[in-house]
Amino acid sequence: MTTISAVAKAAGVSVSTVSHVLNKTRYVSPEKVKLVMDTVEAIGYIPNALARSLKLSSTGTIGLVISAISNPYFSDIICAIEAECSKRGLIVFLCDTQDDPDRELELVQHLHQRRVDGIILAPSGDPKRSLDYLIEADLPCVLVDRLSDSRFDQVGTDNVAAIRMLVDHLVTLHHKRVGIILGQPGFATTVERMNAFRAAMTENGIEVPDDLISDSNNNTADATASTHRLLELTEPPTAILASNNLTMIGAMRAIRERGLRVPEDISVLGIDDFEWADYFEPRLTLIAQPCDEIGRKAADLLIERIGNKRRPRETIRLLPLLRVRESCGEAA
Amino acid sequence: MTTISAVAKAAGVSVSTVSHVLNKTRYVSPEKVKLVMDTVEAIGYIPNALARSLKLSSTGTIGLVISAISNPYFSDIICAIEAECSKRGLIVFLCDTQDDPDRELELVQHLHQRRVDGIILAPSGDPKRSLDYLIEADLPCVLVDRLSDSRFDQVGTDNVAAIRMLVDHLVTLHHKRVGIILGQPGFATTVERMNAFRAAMTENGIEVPDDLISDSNNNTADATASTHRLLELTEPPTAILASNNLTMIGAMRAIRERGLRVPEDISVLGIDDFEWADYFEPRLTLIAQPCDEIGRKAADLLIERIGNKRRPRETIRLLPLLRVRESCGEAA
DNA sequence: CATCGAAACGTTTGCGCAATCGTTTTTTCT
DNA sequence: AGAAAAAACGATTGCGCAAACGTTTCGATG
Repeated sequence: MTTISAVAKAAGVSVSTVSHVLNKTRYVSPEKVKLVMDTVEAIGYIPNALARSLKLSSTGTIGLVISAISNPYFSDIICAIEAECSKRGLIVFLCDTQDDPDRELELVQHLHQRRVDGIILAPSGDPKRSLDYLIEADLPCVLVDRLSDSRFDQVGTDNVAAIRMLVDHLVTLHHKRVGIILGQPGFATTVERMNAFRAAMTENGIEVPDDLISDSNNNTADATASTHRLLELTEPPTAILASNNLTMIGAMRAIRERGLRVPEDISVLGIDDFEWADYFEPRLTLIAQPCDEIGRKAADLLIERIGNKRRPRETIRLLPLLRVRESCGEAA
Repeated sequence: MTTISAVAKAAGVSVSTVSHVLNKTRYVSPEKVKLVMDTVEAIGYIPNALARSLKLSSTGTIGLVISAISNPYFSDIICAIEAECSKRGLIVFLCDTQDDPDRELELVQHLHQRRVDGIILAPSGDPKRSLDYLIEADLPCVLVDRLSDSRFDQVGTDNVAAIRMLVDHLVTLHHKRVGIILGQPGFATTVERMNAFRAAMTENGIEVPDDLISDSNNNTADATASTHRLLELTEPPTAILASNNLTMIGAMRAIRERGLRVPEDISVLGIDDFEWADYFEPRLTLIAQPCDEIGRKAADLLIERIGNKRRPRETIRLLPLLRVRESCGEAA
């Protein structure tokens, strides 16, 4: 592997001249600049970013720690973050915690060893140890999606607004018995959406019996079971609200298994838009989370914090969009 | 930031003892081991992986250069690669070329500067410069999805088999006029699938007129237009084969815009399975690519190659799965 | 034509670590 | 008891780089 001193020797100049030419950190005469550049080209020199980072104690890297990268919602966020970071000359370490708090802590520590400039974290269900570590290490960090700790910058969807949009839509269509299929246990989003649901229904003068609120669901299979349970009630709901994309898949499965038609027999709506939702039946009425903006804002905030560790914390709640399609009809 | 010599000083031992304790690279007496470990804990020492990598000239990182991470197909592959690498103690730099060859080259060079141990690349439409660079730099690399260069290890779907499965299915259902909506121009997969389609049809004694083969399509909008064109033919196809997930969305859009029913008015099938395909209408008959296995194999191969740069190249074609659902019916 | 200052470049250090080379202490064997 | 071998650890170097510090050269000025 060629080094800066190999270039210096070949060009007959000092290492500092080469360094300064490459980094444009001080004036060097045009002839020497050309000489150095030609030599770099000739011997195929590629700077060693490790040595550079060691010296500068800054790596130009950030860690992206996601609780489940297979989830399309996170894919969109990852995509936006990568794009934004790339634009700023940063490069991203991608890690998947699989929602395991132990793994999460390990990954955070690992990234710290690698001296990332900062971390964007979608916290697991029990992120306390990781978060404490990040604070302790004074490592710049912004939380996305599941906002649970005011010691950090945070970016996510305004879940209260999202649920309210859905409930308003339901109310407009005269639904009074609405079942909600909740997401994973422990997640801030799950709790937020449940509470927002209760609150929004109450605001509209509708009582929510406990049996219309499912248990939390770890996966689509759980969500299917939960949906079946709601549909078996003596007085079943006229509409089902799936609180994320996984639960929606699960709910649709249950509905299909029972041979129910949407929206004729039951209305369905939920959170997390799908790209194909316009072209397949039932055409789902969904909340589209602003993934792009979440990703961009998260990267922005992180870069700000890296630049100034003592700036005040920010929590940003972005407004989602309700895409009304056809899966939620008038209540019977 | 604490260093190894700070630990040494605090513990009253030499830096080499600390290093050897941490890396278990030579015998150290149990008392000193405990002393060192306690001190590490006490002062909160975190090894600097940059310095370590600089010394060892190996980083434990790989670059994952994908042409479009927003594509769910690639999401699945990314997920599998991350999982496999994580299992092996490697960490992944994720980059998106956005199918831009210039960007692709830049990213490859950037990763080289960062001294990644190797790269997994989903090549853009015109990857020559990047590939030449990788060869020149002697950087371990495996290609995924678009296999186009025998100088590298490669892993992808057996597209010939995939198309043959679809064509066999079509033939069984007596389709003779089948239109194909092709993917992006320049991609190896696009060419492979087109040729395989021609070959498989011919094998079945079916002639394929040129007007049933769409132009290549850069995005869903293009695919929609192409589908409209096929459907406007004086003798339109009885079935549409969408050669990937993007073109499928585009094709379904066109079909919906014309008010056609699937499969009653037209049959549809294609490549790239969707998680929700079982629960929405029309239930698409699709080829499921073995994304998991592709990701795992790619990581495997890369690790092998990193271990031994002179081992023979391998090209692995993995068999996909046909999921027969209901979108492809009997020909009229 | 000395002097001074700026222009242009070179020498060297230290970032944090692994590991080579070396030293000291203890044990073993005759 | 003395020598040799083994056990346990320490001093130092070099990985490749940025930049602080130092040196040389040369033109301008009084």
